[in-house]
Amino acid sequence: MPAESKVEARSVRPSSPPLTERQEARRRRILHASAQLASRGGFDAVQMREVAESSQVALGTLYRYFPSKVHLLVATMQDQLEHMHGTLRKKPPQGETAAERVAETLMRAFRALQREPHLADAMVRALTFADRSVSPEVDQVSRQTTVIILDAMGLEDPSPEQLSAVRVIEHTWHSALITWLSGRASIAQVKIDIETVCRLIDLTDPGASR
Amino acid sequence: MPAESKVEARSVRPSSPPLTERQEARRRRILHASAQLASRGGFDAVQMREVAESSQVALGTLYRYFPSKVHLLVATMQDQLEHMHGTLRKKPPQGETAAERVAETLMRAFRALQREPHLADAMVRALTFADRSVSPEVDQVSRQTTVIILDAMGLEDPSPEQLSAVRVIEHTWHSALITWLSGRASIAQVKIDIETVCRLIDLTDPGASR
DNA sequence: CGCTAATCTAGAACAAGTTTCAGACTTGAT
DNA sequence: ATCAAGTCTGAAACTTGTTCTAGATTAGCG
Repeated sequence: MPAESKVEARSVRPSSPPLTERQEARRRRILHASAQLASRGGFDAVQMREVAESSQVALGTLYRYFPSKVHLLVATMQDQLEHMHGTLRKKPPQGETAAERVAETLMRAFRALQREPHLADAMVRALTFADRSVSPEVDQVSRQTTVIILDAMGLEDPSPEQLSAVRVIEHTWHSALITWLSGRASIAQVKIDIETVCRLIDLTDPGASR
Repeated sequence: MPAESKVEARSVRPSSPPLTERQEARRRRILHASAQLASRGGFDAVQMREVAESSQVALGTLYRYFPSKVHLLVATMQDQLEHMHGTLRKKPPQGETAAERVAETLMRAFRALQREPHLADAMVRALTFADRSVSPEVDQVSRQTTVIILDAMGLEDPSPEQLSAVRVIEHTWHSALITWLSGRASIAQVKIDIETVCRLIDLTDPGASR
C-alpha cells in the first residue's frame, strides 16, 4: 500500500520501517547539508530553508524526515558520533589506568571537535536544548557515548558504581564542552576538568592496574 | 542630561549606572512576570510579548532591559539563586564530611527546583543555550553557584584541586538537571549522580573530617 | 519654569522555525 | 497497465523572537 514505504529516520537504528534507496539518499543529503552549514556558522547557520535547498528537498519533506531543527542536529550528531567511534576504535588509548585511557579518549574526541568548532557548537547546543520530544534520540547519543567510554575503560561488565562514574563523566563532558563553546572556559580548563572527573573511575574500581 | 539615567540591568551587581526608582520597579515587574510565565509552561511559555504585557512595559523597553529572551531568563535565574542562597544559608547542611554537606545542599536545591519544574526548565534551558553574548551573565550565575558549594564545604581557601572538583560538581549538577528536566533521568538517578560526583571532594581534600 | 537628552510607548516590520495545502509523482499490488 | 495510498514539491501562512520608527514622557539642569 505505501509508496516509498514509511519514513522515520534513524542512523544505527533502522528500527521501524526500512527506507527506499532514494529516501536513504535524501536522508543522507539532508544530514550532509546540515553538517556543512553547521561547520560554517554553528547552530544559527543551520537554517531549515537553506538545509532544504542545499539538499534538494522541499521544506515539507525535510520536516517529514526530521520533525524539528533540534531533531535534525541531534541526528547529525549521531552521525558524527559513529565516525568518531570508528576512528577511536582504530587506535585504542595507551594509558595505564582506566582513568587515563578514558581521559585520553575524551581529549582525543575534544581535539576532533576543536577542528570544527562551529559544528560542535551546533550539535552540542541542540543536544542540551532538546526538550522531551527529542528524548529518544538524545538518549541514543548518550548510549553511544557511554559505549565509547566503556570501550576506553576496557571493561566487560561494569559495576553499578562504575556506571555511575561514567554517567558523571558524561555530564562533565557535555557541560565542559558548553562552557568551552561559549567562551567561558579555556581548552586547558576543559582538559583539567576531564582529568579531574576521570579520577572517579579509579575511585570506583579498586581492582584497577596501578 | 539623561532622563532616568542609564539602564543596564543587574541584580546583585548594580555595577554600571544606578537605576531610577521607576526603572527598578519596571525591572522587578519584568522579572516577576518572567518567573510567573516560566512557572506555568517553562521556556516556551515565556513569550516576550506576554512578558511585556504582564509587566506593563512596551516590547521595546523590555528589550532595552534584557537584550534577549535568554538574557531575561538568565537574569531570572540570578534572581532566584539569590533567594536560594539566602534560604540555604539559614540552615547549614548537617553532614560530617564536606562531600556529604555539598551533596545535601545540592539535593536541597534540587528539591526546591522540583517544586517549580517549569521554572527550572526555563532557567536551565536558557542557561545552557546561552551563546557568547550572554557569557558575563552566565558566568555570574556560575560564580554564585560556586559560592554556594564552597559555603557548604565550609572552606576558607580552597586548593586548586578542590576548585577543580567544584567545577566538575557544577558541570554534573547542570547536566544532571537537564537530563531530569527532559525526562531522561529519574530523581533518584540525579541523586546518585550528585552523590557520586561529590566523592571527588574527599578525594581532593585529604584533611577532611571523617 | 523651560530645555534637552534620554527613555518609554504603540505598533509596524522583519527573520527564521514550523505548519498547511493542493497538486504532481512513486510505489507496490492487482 | 492500472489503481490506491503514501510521498514529494512549491508556495503561502502562521508564530514568536527581534528590530525599527515616530511621537509622547520624564529626568535633571540652568
